[in-house]
Amino acid sequence: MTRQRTLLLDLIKEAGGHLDADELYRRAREKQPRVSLSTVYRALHLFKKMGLVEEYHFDESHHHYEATSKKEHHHLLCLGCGRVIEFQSPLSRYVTRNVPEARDFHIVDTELRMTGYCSNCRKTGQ
Amino acid sequence: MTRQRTLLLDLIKEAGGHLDADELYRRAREKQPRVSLSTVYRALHLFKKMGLVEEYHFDESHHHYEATSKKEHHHLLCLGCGRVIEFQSPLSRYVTRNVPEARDFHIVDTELRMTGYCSNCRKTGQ
DNA sequence: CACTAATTGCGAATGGTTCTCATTAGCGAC
DNA sequence: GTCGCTAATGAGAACCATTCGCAATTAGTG
Ligand SMILES: [Mn+2]
Ligand SMILES: [Mn+2]
Ligand SMILES: [Zn+2]
Ligand SMILES: [Zn+2]
Repeated sequence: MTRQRTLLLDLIKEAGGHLDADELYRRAREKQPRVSLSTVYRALHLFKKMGLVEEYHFDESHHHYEATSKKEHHHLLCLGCGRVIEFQSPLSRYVTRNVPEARDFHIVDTELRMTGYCSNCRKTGQ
Repeated sequence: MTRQRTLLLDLIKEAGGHLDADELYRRAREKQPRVSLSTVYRALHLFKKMGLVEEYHFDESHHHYEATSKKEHHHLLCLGCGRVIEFQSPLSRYVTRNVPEARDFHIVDTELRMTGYCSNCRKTGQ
């Protein structure tokens, strides 16, 4: 455990939300101005492999990361305002129980991403 | 409708599976050697906007495309052999019915991606 | 055919991520 | 504490999928 990794993990945890690598890099430099972007990416890989952090693929060209939480959760992405709405749902259980093709598949990770328009954006005409 | 677009759409349809842009480009050049990669990308955007083609984000750095099919389907990705297993499941209905946060959200697209190990890979020790 | 707007091919640019390599920091054994 | 070894870091270059800019070509219309 290095100074840099400690800082980065703390920042991810306290952020709560969905950080991308560049935002994490920006926040890290405020505390340790010499930290490098390479270190950020290397730490993210490491944390992911250790199961401390999860990587999400939203509809953008970069990834998002968040600290692993205890319960399975998924995301609704609003195409209008860009808001990310989280919800919990035992989808992996639903699928293993109801989908024949998934019955003898050992599931490691489940990622559900739904895009559309939130209630706000629907009211104000998208 | 240009010569290039006709060819590209035909290739996507006859491929059946999950093409990436480069594979589509390679196949297109066999029929029309002067077609350019830009045209491939431009056509894919167009087809996506027209609803003829769907874009998938698997765990790789590039995207995959397939002709839009009538019924909602999702993917299991084997981390062992790379196989992509498709399955049908009315997940968007399940979510809109069971998830309060999704109730007043207008869903445009649903993408479920599960990774793990297929039965084959589990037998042969991953 | 001729005209016009849309599309193409090509190469260069972009942006997120990964790599290389010289320097530095962590850490167990003294 | 200091030494020695290994792993991690910073800086920049490289990478690769995708996008852009622009001049040349084409589709579609009259
Ligand atoms: Mn989340
Ligand atoms: Mn499919
Ligand atoms: Zn919204
Ligand atoms: Zn497999």
